[in-house]
Amino acid sequence: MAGSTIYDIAKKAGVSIATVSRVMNNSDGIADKTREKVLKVADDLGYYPQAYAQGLARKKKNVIMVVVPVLSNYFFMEVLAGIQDEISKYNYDLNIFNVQSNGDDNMFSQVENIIKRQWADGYLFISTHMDDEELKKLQEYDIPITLIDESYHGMDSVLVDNDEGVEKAMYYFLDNGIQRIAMISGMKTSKPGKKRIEGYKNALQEAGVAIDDELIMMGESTYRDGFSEQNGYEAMKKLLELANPPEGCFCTSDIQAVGAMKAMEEKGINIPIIGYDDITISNFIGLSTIRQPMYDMGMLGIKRLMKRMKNRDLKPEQKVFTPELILRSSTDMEAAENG
Amino acid sequence: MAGSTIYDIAKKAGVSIATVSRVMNNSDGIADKTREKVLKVADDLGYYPQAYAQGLARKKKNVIMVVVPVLSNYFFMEVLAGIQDEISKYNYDLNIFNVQSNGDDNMFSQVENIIKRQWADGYLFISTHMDDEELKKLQEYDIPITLIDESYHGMDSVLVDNDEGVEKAMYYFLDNGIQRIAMISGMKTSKPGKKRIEGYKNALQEAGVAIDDELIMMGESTYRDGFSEQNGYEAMKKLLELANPPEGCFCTSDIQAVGAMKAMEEKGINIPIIGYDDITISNFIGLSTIRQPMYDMGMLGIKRLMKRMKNRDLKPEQKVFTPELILRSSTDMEAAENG
DNA sequence: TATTGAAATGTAAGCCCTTACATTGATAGC
DNA sequence: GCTATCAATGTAAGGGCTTACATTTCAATA
Repeated sequence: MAGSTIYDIAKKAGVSIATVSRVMNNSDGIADKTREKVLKVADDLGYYPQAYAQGLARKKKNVIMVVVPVLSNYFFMEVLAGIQDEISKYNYDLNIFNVQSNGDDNMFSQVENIIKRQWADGYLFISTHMDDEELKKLQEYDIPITLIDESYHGMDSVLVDNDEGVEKAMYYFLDNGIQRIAMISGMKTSKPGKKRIEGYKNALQEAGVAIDDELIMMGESTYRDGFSEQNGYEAMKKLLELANPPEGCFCTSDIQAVGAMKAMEEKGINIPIIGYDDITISNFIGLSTIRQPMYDMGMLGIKRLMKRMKNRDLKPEQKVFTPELILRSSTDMEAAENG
Repeated sequence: MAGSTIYDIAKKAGVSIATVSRVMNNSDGIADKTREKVLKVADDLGYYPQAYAQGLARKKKNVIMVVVPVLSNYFFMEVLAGIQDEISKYNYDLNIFNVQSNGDDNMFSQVENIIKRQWADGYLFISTHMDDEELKKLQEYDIPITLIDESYHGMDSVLVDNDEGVEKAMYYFLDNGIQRIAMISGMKTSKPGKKRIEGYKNALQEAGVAIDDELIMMGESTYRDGFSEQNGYEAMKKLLELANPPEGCFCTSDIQAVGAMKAMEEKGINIPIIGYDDITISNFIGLSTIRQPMYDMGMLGIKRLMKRMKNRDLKPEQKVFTPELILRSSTDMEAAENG
């Protein structure tokens, strides 16, 4: 049933393979009768051109590949929703490729191999956090790439100003007279982890508040670089056991904040908390957060990539979104005081 | 830089293309010196075999394709985590293909095309909810397929006994003297939506409790077939405005339950609620739920598929997981009474 | 009726690999 | 020194498609 080729169709329809190919590709210059005859036979035999043969013959695959280190995470999921909705407007297939990030070096070589193997016509790299040297190498391949959640001059990038996000959270606390602010961070070895810790320290320094390293906390759980509910839960537990506990808490992800909130509830202590991302659920559990326009990032990523595929000579553009502080009940100060 | 072929390598290394191919494929019968020389040249020229050419020449792609209608949903995400972890043990690439489910018929033809185009060596269909006739057609293609979250005799399937899940939730309420049980459902047009409503009615009937249709509720929001926080929120709001509101509530997904819980909180009313799925977050917000072993389902799906790809003659197996009732604070009866 | 040109179709090379089979060259056994 | 053997390498035929170019067909024109 499956497995018939262009030759089978040609034979059965009494035409040449070129004609079959033309019919399948909707080229013109084919008599209506011929077209119908071929389509009929193709349908009967369940024929549809093989992707690999087609990709080889044209030098085009009609495929966009999204490359991500961690598939199952909320940030990615929401970005993906944007990608998905946008790409459906074009005649491209979407493939998602998951690079395993065990050992960073290893990951870059995976990325390089994907490119060398020429899986797709264009690539979207999401949160791969490659360093500049690596990105430069990628750039030299001279293929359509758009970066999401990271940036490199000379490549199209779509991202959020992370520092500003951290700052906004921190200043909210500071402006409300809270100076002893904890930070629940992902693994310090992860690139975004480091960046946000930097931002945290900078904000405090600017405000002239002393930095207390014991307030920069993370849980034991290293699953997904610490960006998990469990990690946030553990971190908050430790924070609340401190001799001098914090008066406010900033989390590097909403998902950690969810865990942290549970820890607070268990202890019956309630300090204002701000997350990061604004995943859909946050609105429903009253979590204040720094909103990243994840859906839009995905959407724009595809748009940019498509543009570049059309015109390879475009000047690379960096789209930097401004993160937004969204206040909900988790930073409700009176509630906190009563807590 | 990229774009060099086996011919370039052969020429530069002073060997035939067959030798290059053998080196790249690690075949034996190649002199060490030759191997090294070729590898050196390949590395210099940044060569790596093109996936499409390779796929065409062998008749094997070394690719597993996961086919899903909705990428960005929690259930899928967790299943995916299991898939991802398991597949990393094999030397296969993972591709995810997103079929748009606008108009059911359309979706099946997309699925058929994927298969005809021979993208992969094996396929995992997740929650595609095809009907038996369609599945039968797929079966006739005689290629390795494993179904996740649906079943068809004659195909490997991994799923959860849905009816039992619904029953467990219902009997928990009934056993605790709660008879007026609402159900927050996804869109009634969706296949799993229908099934769960049936289960709900059956359970009530068995227990001899009259069915009140106004207790089967869904929100206005049709995004993702109603499996969203917003939908649950709207549904619960309507339920609480009923002249005779429910004393307990069963949701067809945790994500809807999250929304429903918010609605309750806003109204200051607190009735016991049970969700469905047990997504990670549920544990942290105290949501009682029916656990589906999503991660395991993904893992097992890959395992089965791999087995079948090795041996095409295996008898198809159906793995039916038993769902489990997980009790957390959302069904805490005293709290509810006091609420 | 012969000629022309456009429309429809066919032929064959090429896309980049893999692999069966053929060839080469060296070593071992006599 | 000569043949049998085997390891190492090469040759060439695909795999299933696209597409430039060549050919055929046939209606329109002179």
